[in-house]
Amino acid sequence: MSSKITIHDVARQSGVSIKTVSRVLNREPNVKADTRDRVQAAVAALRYRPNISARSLAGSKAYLIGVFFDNPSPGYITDVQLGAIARCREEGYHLIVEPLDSTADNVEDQVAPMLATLRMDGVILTAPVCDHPVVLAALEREEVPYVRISPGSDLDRSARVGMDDRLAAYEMTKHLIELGHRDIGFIIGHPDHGASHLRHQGFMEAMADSGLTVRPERVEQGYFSFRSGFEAAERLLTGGDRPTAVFASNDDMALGVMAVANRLRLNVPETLSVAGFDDTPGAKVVWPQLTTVRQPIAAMAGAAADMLLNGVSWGEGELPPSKLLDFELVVRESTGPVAV
Amino acid sequence: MSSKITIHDVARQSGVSIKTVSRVLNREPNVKADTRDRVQAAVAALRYRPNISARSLAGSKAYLIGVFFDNPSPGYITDVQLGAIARCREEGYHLIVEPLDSTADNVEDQVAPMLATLRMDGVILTAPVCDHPVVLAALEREEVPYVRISPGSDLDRSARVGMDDRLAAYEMTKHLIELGHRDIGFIIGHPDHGASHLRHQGFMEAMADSGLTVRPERVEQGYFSFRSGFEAAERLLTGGDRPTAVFASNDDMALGVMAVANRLRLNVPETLSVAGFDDTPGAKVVWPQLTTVRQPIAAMAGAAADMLLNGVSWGEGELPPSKLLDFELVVRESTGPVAV
DNA sequence: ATCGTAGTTGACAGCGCTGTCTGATTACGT
DNA sequence: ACGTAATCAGACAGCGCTGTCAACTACGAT
Repeated sequence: MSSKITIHDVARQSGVSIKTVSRVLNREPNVKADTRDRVQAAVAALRYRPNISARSLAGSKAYLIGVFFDNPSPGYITDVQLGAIARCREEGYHLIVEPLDSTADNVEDQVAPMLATLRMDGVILTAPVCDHPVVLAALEREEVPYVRISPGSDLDRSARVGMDDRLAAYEMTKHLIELGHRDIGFIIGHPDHGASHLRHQGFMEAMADSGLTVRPERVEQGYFSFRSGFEAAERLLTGGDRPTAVFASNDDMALGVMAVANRLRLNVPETLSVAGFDDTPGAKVVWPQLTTVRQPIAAMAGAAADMLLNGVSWGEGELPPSKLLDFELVVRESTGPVAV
Repeated sequence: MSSKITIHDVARQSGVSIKTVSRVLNREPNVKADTRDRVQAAVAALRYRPNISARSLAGSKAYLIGVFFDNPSPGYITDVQLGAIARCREEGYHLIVEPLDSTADNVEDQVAPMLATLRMDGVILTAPVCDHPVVLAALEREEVPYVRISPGSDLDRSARVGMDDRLAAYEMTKHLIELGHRDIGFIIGHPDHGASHLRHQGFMEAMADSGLTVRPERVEQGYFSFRSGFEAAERLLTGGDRPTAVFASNDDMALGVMAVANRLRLNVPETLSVAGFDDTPGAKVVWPQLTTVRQPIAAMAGAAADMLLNGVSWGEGELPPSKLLDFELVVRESTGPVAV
């Protein structure tokens, strides 16, 4: 029944017009402190909550932020949602989640109707949809602001948040080198994720900077999945000639490497060091626990939401805003000194 | 710009009134086939999409389904979202996700404003919020229909979907008994989750039905987290006297058990069998892979969405609808015959 | 031809807000 | 005292739809 309370009730109760109530609600200027207090008291007394549909129909805001993703790592997408919600709720915004099938050929049909009906105030995109040209084009056509998290291509096309994937991979590689490793295997991430390339690049540069050469057969293509990591590790680790460490581009694949090591009775980290990337919950769930890179996922999503809520925009000829957050090397038990 | 197209444009283009367009859109009866076709052609030609705010302001539907959760296992909540979305999208509905902090003392303030502003058509609740009295009361007061997934208490208070947790635990226990285990440890799940009790119960009944007694020190309290499973397993497995198998009430805890076994150099499954529950992605990510129970999480969420979309309701004195879906015992490598 | 009935369509009034514009009040300089 | 500008408040018109109700059509039964 409290559902029936409208702005008119509040106006009557506080003896002002509905417009003034609206002003107070929206923190508009030019309301006397005294009037504002009366209205706020009435709002509290009646437990009035503005109807979001009416607001967005009449005004220019929908109070809705979208999160688009595809085939996510569950831990990743949950963190994104939590991080975004935290900011949105303060401002009375809500989160619409929309999984997309970005490999389907009807991506346009998945996105366009949704944008037109919902008229969201902004959208947060995660990989791989943040690099999907059709999605970006649809967003732009419908003039819906969006922020990409860790995009891989076309970096200056929109606002974005992320971290320095290249540097993080560089530092992880350096960590392994400092432990004495000279022969390190690397598993590349999914080719559709922009970060994959950057992490690979960081690895290669760290090796080169240390005067180490990377044999081509030490680099395997993976797809960010446990299975792909497992299979890559099988290729990397069977046969007498194997690296002393493997750096996988994400934790799921690193877990696959650990499984193969277990199966081959290679002790981690004594015989083989394993490093991952992301610090997913799974990283702490293996024994030994995984050395990895912590991505501030929730913080990145929060920053993205922030940009959207504050009306991200940039001038003609200017670069769109971008924000890089700090990562953290998390050294646990899966990496150790190379056996002598 | 396609954003500007309204129902009036469609009406003009097809030479009918906006009301008739509305009828076609909502599949209302009593529209001549010929007229319907003309309207549909115009809709397609103009790429018209009804504005959801206007619809919900004018009508009784909001085209919004909520998902409330707290402190979720990421895999679980992602599955719920995916399962619910799949059904919602067919009907033009969207998903609002709202994480709740059910341990805070302002639960009412988290829920009530949201319900009043959004006026969702229905809400899907997962554990533990599905058993939170304040949340349920708020939903009922605001007259928002809701369906609970695997509630633990007050079963006939609302529509619900779930699976037979008791039976699943019963069968898993029987599986262990058939492998020759007589001395089985059990780790109870989080006390706030209704399923915890049922799984515990199924375990106890299976043991009793097989004429086996359960020593009190073989049953440990856990909280569904890896850490709690780890700690419970330490108590269960250190000291000379230990069970030959451990059945944990969920996979995360089972993973904790595996980690302890690894650390204690107990071979799984030769020396110790480990069973989990849920079949989370993590179950396949350990070596050996976990024997567990597959919950049809996405299907349960889909069924819940279905009920909401079809207007779940029940008569006075009738029991609310409930739907139990089938589980599946997934026997992998972490359970084996007891050592002789 | 008349009536009844079901089928089909449209006019119109809101839903609960915000944006715009106009009017009333106050503050302050001369 | 008055004028002018700033400040504050309200009237009112929609936003784009759906619900209600009235009207009109077609057609078989009387």
